[in-house]
This record gives sequence, C-alpha cells and structure tokens, in this order.
Amino acid sequence: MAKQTVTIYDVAREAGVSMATVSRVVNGNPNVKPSTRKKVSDVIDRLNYRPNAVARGLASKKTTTVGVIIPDVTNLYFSSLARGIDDIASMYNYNIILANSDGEPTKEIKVLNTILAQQVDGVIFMGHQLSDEVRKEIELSDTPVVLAGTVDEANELPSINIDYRGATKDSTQLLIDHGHEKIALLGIDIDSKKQKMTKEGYKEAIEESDLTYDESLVIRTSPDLNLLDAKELVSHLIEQGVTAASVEDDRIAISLLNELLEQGVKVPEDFEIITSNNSPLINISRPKLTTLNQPLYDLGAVAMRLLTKLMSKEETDELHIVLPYKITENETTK
Amino acid sequence: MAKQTVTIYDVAREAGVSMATVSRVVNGNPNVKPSTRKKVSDVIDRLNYRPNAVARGLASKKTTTVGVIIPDVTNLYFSSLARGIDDIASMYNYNIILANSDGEPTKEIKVLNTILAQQVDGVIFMGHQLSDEVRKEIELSDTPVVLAGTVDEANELPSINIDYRGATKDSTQLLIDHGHEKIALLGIDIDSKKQKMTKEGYKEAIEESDLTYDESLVIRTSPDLNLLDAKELVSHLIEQGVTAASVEDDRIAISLLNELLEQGVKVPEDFEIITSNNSPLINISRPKLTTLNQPLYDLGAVAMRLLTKLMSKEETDELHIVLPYKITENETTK
DNA sequence: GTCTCGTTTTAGAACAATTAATAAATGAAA
DNA sequence: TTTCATTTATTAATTGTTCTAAAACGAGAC
Repeated sequence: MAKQTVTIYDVAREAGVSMATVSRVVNGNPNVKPSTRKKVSDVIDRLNYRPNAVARGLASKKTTTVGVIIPDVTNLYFSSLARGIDDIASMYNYNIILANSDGEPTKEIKVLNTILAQQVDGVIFMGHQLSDEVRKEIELSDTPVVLAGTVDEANELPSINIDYRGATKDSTQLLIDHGHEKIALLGIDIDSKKQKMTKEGYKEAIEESDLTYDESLVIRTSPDLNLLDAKELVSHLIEQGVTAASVEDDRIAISLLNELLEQGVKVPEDFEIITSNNSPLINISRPKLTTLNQPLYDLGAVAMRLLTKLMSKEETDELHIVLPYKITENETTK
Repeated sequence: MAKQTVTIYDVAREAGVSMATVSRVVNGNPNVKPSTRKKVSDVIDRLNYRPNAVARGLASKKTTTVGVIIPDVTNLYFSSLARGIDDIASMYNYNIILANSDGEPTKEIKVLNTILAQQVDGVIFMGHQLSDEVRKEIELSDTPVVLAGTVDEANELPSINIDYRGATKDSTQLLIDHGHEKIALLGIDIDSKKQKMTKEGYKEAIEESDLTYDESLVIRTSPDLNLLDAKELVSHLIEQGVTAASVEDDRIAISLLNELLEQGVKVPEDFEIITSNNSPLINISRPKLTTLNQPLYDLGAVAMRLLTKLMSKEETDELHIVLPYKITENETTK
C-alpha cells in the first residue's frame, strides 16, 4: 500500500479547521459555510489529498465494496453477468472484489469467507448450483447476498433468474413442433437445481405432446467437451435416433454442432440444435445457433441493483426476480 | 457491511489474555506458548471470530488486496489473463479488486484512482494501450504497478508481454512461405504501441522477403466487427487481390473467416488466416484457426507473481519480462 | 445590550486491529 | 538462591477516518 502521504489531519491543519469540517467537505455534507468549503477544497486540491477508504471503512462500517463470486471469469455466461454487475456497481460507487470459485463448494466457502473478512457491504453469488454448505454459510452471515443466475432450491435467498423450466419447455416445444420425436437434453450439472428445472420443463413439453419421456436422452456432458467426448456423444445420439437437442451451455452446443458437421450430419436439415446461454459465442458459430435468449447483462445488472437496495435497507417489493426471456431462432433450427 | 459482532477484544477477554496475544495467534507469530495458543484458538473457534480486514489494513498499512484494471471482463483475451492473475493472487493470499475500464483513458484514470483510494498494495493494469495520461497517473502513485499484456512505449513500468514484433514477423513469414504476396494485417488499435510493434514485425517480414510493403494492406477494424463491416472488409480484400491475413484479434479473425466462407472463398485453399490471441475462441471456429500461441494465463500469472515481489520489496532481477510464444498451425493455413 | 435559536464548527471518542516498548515469567547456569 | 538470558505476555500508542455532543457564532427580536 502506498504510504499515505497526506491525511485529513494535514488538510485540517493547513486549512485552519478541524478534521470534522474537512470530513464534511469531502462527503458533501451541506452544513458547511460556502467560504470554508472553498478554503478546504482549495487545500485538498493543493495537497492532492485522497481520502483513505480503509480508514473510512473502519470508522463508518461501510466499505462501499461488494464481493462477487464467480465460477470462472473465463466463462462467457458468467463474465457477461459480471459486466452487468460491475457497471451498476460503479454507477452506485461501489467497488468490486472478484473471486473465482470454480463452482466448487469448498472453494466457494473459502472465498466467501475471505470476502466477508474484507467487510464488504454485500455479496453477489454466481454458481452452477447452490450447495447446502454454501447456503448455510451465506445464511450465517448478516451481509446481504444476492444470487445471480443461480437457483436457490429453497427459494429463500434473494435472486435474479429467468424461468428456466418454462424456457426449456418452450425450447423443447419448438423442436417438437418441428416434428422431432427423439430430442436430447444436454447439460453439465444434471443434478443441480437449475438443471432439474430445465429437466422438468423438458419433460413437461415431451409429455404434453404425447411423446414418451426417455431418461436416457437426458445426457450429462463435461463442461469442456473435448473432441473425443464430442465424437462419442454424437455417435451415441445418432445411434439412438436422436434428431434434435436442447443444450444447456453454448460451448457444449458448439462442440456438438461442429462434431455433427464433421460427421456429415446436416444442421439444421438432419439435426436441429437450440442452446441456452445466448453468450457472444452464438454469433460466431456457423450456422449461427438458435438460442434461448437470456438477458445476461441484465441478470447481473438487476442483481446488483437489488443488492444496492438491500445494502441501504430500502424497502424492496420483490426478492425473487424473474426476468423475461425469448427464443431467438437462428440457423440451427429450420 | 455486517455488524462486526465479535472483535479481537472479545476473544482476548474470553480467553483471559491480551489483544496482542490474540493478534499473535491469528497471525501465526511464533512467540506464543503452545498452551496459550491452543486456549486462544479454541475461543476463536467457539466465538467464530473472523479478523476484520479493514481494521487490520488500517493498522498494518497493508490490505493484501491488489487492483486489477481490465478493459472488459467479457473479452476472452483479457479474462484469460485475469484468471491467471487471480489464481496466483489467491495463492499468495491477495484479494482482487476488479474494475472494467473499456480501455478508455478517462475511465482508466478514474478506476485507478478509486482503486488507489482503497489502499491496494499493488495494481495490475491491462489495456489496449497505455496512454500518456494514464502513464503519468501511474507514475504519480508510489504503489507498485505491473502491466500485463500491455506495452509501455517508454518501457519503464514493469511489464509482462511477448515479443509482439517478432511474433507478427513470424506469422507473416509463415504466410509468405506459403507463397502469398498480398498479405493484409488487421488490427483494432492500429495506433497503439502494441500494434505499432506488430506492424513493424509485419513490415520487416515483408521487406526481408523482397515483397513490397503496402500501407493500404494494414487495415483498422472495429472490435465488434459486425456483419456489414465484415462483408465490406472481405469485398475490399478480394478486390485488392489479398490472399492471406494476419489478424490481431480472434473475434475479428472469426468474423473474417465466417464472411470469407459465406462469400464462397475457400479457407485455407484460397485464403489463409493466422490470428494472434489464442483465446478459447480458436477451438470453436471451423476450420480451426491457426494462431500465434500466446501464453495468456501465464501472462497474468507471471504479472501477479512479479507484483508480489514488488509489493514485498524483494529483489527482482527483471522488470520487463518477455514470455515465449509459438505458432500453432491449425486449419486456416495449409 | 441581552436573549434566542438555528447554523457552523470543534474536540475527541470510537472503529478493530497491529506493533513497539516494556514487563513478567521461565529456566538454566553459577 | 541468585543472576541473567530468553521466552512469553501486556500495555498503550497508532492508523485515518466518521460521528456525536457540545461549543461558538451570528442574526434577529426584544
């Protein structure tokens, strides 16, 4: 840390006023005579005084800092949310402490605790899922926490999401409407609450259309689907007679798409794909992926906005915000 | 901020020792008798005491926090560096304050100042380029700053980079070796120092091969090359008789690739492309982009490691680290 | 000239830790 | 038992702010 050269005390002495007055000027408190305000401001400029946020944090018990827990900054789904979070945060003059968790509960708890030790005013948590341990840890603290793009099974923690069940139902329905009878559902954390909801939506669409729900078509894939896995996956799908897939992650969808094309399967003619994240990736795939259009930036932005309300103890009508989605049909569906 | 329920004073009272002793236990200071250490540790566990990092920061003048300035978390090139930074930071028990700057000098200075106000122990700066204003602002502070993937024209600030000039020379040479005579160089910030270096490398390769350097083949593109721009760009390239391109940004390279294919130009048969960032994007393009293989994660990791040395005032042999690169030939070159 | 009352300003106590300087306890050697 | 060095623990100052209670000020009323 830079040796704090000039303190509020220096400014006070130089301006011939008390620390309290300088503090008031710095914080824009109206109870200062314009003439002294000017006098103090001039000294501040001259000495190039910059308030020490740490001391301020200690004295006021507010750090104007929020913690953001993200599985991986490198994942475009989450980094898109993070961008929304940061923009709103800086609009409200909050700083962001960012920590990668890899989506592992142990690490999530670890970073949550170091973040809380930093006395953040609030936390935004993003994860593939919310494990019970993490849940408990969050509830123990009395720092406000908002979940962004993360489902709380108990639906107690404030959260911003879309209706994953409905969205997957719609996606699946679209494929059904296109005449498919064997539709796969591909996801990473098939056991997470979020994916359970998508599975429900998928199942609902299937059953309401009098197709038979086949558990073996709900397939778990690794997040970094490598070439070998993809090859195997596609062979498996083809063998099973699958002709369409609803995919939970854009990276998986692209791997699938590329491998299908590689094996000579025409998309969308012989196989249709609809993906879910609407990350910037869909714009660079060819053919361009049809996608569930999630408002990624907004999920983050609204989460941060809600957090500002919680931090300032404003009345908040709704703690469980569900943002609208739509489906954008591009080129991997007919 | 959570109301700090239990303080070091509570622990001291409860354990029947002084605050100083508790402090010593918490910080692993050896001058504590094992029996009292145990006694204190037990109380800490029982009361669930968590040291207040803010108070600690004020008293010790060290916040174990570093600021990271990034143009945009959503940009895979920079977020890959950020991941390397965060991993090493957490290894050394540093927290990260992250701020998006959009690569705009005004905003860069703004976030730098709020980060410095937070009394960070160090800063890692990433930018498309380093403007003079930002440079000056950095030099004014006496907080250590390391540039990651960012070129300092004056080469005074500590930095981690690769040899952009040499790398672009090699890329261009590869294309020349494949028999191309009209090779374009596409970049975003043609005027930035980094791009000046790539331009130098490009020019050198061209001239050493007795081809004629043509300034009009050095083309500036917008970072989010949209469809219209791409169409125009490709038409322009074809008209000029260009048959290969060295591209400075993976997103641009993919737009170019997609548009070439769209217009029926075969890649790599009729047009070869080599890109520069080695971001995860190259794995999902088809054909897979040949790329300059930059060690993105390492650029961040090494930058953070260097910063830890500077922060603890260790002797550091080299402040201007140049990491090795190689060229990975994939499918957009023959 | 004094009193009143609202506006400014001040002094100094928190805030929760670290860190000298110092004191007490301990243990080995004389 | 005394002495001295070493280990262990305490006291209290310090960090740079905010914030509360109280004081100073100044204008208007009497």
